[in-house]
Amino acid sequence: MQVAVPVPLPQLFDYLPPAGEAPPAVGSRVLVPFGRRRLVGLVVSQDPASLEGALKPIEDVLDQGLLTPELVELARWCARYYLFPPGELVNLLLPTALRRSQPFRPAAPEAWRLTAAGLQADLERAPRQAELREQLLGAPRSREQLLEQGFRPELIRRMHQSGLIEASEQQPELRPEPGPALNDEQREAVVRLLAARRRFAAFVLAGVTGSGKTEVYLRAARALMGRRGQVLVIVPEIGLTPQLVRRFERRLGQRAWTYHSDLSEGERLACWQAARSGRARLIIGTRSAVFLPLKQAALIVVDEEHDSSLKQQDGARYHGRDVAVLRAQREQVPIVLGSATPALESLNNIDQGRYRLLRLRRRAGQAQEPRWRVLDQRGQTGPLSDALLGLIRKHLMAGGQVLLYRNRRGFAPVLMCKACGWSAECTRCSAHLTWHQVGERLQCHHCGAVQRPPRRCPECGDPGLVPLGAGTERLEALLNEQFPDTPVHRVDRDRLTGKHDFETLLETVRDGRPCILVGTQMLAKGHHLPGVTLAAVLDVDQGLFSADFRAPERLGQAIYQVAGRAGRADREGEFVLQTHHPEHLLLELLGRGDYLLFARQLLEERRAAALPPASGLALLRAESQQTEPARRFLRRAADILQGSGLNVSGPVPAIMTRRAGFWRYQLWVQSAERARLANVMAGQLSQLQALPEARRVRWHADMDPLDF
DNA sequence: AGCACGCCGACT
DNA sequence: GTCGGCGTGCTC
Repeated sequence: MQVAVPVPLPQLFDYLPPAGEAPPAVGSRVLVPFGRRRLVGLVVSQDPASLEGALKPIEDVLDQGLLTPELVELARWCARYYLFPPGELVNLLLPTALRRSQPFRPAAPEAWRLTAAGLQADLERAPRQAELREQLLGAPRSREQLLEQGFRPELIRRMHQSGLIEASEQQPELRPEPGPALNDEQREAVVRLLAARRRFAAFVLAGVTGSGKTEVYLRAARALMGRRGQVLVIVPEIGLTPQLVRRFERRLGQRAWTYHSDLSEGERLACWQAARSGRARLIIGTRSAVFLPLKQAALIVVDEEHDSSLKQQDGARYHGRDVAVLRAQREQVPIVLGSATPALESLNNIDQGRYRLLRLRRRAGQAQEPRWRVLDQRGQTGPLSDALLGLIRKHLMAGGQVLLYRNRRGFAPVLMCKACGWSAECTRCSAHLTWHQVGERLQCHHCGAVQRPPRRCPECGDPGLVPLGAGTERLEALLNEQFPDTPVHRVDRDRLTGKHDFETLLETVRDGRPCILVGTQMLAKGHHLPGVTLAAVLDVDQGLFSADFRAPERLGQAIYQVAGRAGRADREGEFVLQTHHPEHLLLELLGRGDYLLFARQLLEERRAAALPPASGLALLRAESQQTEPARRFLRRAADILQGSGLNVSGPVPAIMTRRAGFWRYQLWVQSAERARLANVMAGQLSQLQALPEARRVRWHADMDPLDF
């Protein structure tokens, strides 16, 4: 029988059933001998061994039939399509706690209630126990609630042992709160979602910021979850805010279980078990949650479906959104992909008739669309044009808040010698070092290297080293100079280290007093900032002229995200783009205020150029400390892949050619048909693995790559 | 990835 | 004379 073993090899391994026992079912967790080691693996098929020779028997069946064959099948499909080693199945399907060889620990009871003995017991000399009893008098309490109130697990255990309390099946029911009335568009969306009850259908919910997408999820979830059904919500890493979680919890009257990498091993296991048993009715997690076992799925939601953090960038390189769609298909439940700026992939799927489009064009409540304006930066000296400074002043005077988006940390992206043109570069990456005035250091944003700035130019000895361009740090300084009486808050990962800092800052900003926010991505994504009346994107131009064919799409998404921050309150907002190319066609399109219109244009261009999503693309990446090993490997790989009928180009250098001391090259492998591409590639992977050149490089394949 | 085997350099 | 460097090979 075939077992997935957690090693990075492109194959499964054959074993005999344990001595004298029947073969364990697919989805069983087993302990197998592997070389000199013993590893936890997953039974993936009961097929008789295809391999001749001496097979070893499975040493121990840790959990018989732990996972359903359907879930194992889905993960196998992913391994084949996304070209990752089948051994990764173990990591995808089992929480870390179950990757060790201990037996499966049944979940701790979720809720507790008082026993008759507990009710009568004399607890005068046990004040904490008495307090706990007090809590349980009316109704059962969840373990979590008790822990939150400061009762220690030990205390609970002791009271359980002495028979004062017992596990309660019944979860403490929260009363679902009613929501606001829906507008026509929202109601229409909900009706169409509900029509897909208990069968598969994929919807793209394209709703401008503030149009109430979440409200649509909530209504659909509430109606579809019924008595036993489970709702799975997938969010990008940053999307997992406590506000969102609490909102789902309140409105659905169900505890929201979260699943993400910040959880401890034990918490992840608890959520995994609750999902498997069906106790968890509402699960909100990052992409890894698409592989949670579910007793009875009812609905899957992917929020911010365009977000690139839904694609895993190492190990098993799968796309959380796309796997979620497959999962929905196999579970026979509807799925909603929500975004203000849907991915071109999703729009293409609408055109192909695979997904259905639900649109929310209007902002809910009184909020209005912001006015758009393109500011010509030509002939301006500083990073903030006079016109923009004027606008900022106007909005502050009117009592508004201002948000400036600049996706660059630090003071200046380049430190340059005035005399000879030398600039500070990273010794290990093909990138400039960023000048950080705070801490007076030069830093590489790609490998993290930090150094002191030289006093004089290392090339010509001139002392005139000048910072070029402006990052958030410099903007903050400039704004403080221009607006000395207004607080300026910088929002980037240098300033806000813990995410607690950020929450505190957001609280301060929400009091509504005039202020200026300058920041990176952190600032753009989905935070509710009702006081902002002016939002601006300062660095449009680099998105217009990039080597990455996805750059315009990303730019458009960033712009709409930022525009969405302006004018959420009942006053009219303004949105500004600063550019040296005001006449650029893309900006003109963006300025019409309809993202889908812009996206359609990009999609046409992709089709004309036979780029994804109009064609299938896989990358074969390789890196090595000298250029030759990587290139040599890729040349050999190109021969093999070409030989099997694929359209191959390269090796070409990656956009960031050198990173952390490694030279990076890649092969573009394309085919009009994604399925064929995946099939042929999967079939050739072990050939590539066997190449002697493969051993001298770090390499991997990436299906549907997002970065180049 | 791990883990072993194997064959060459500076050390108790 | 050994400890250990990482090249090479293998894992059902």
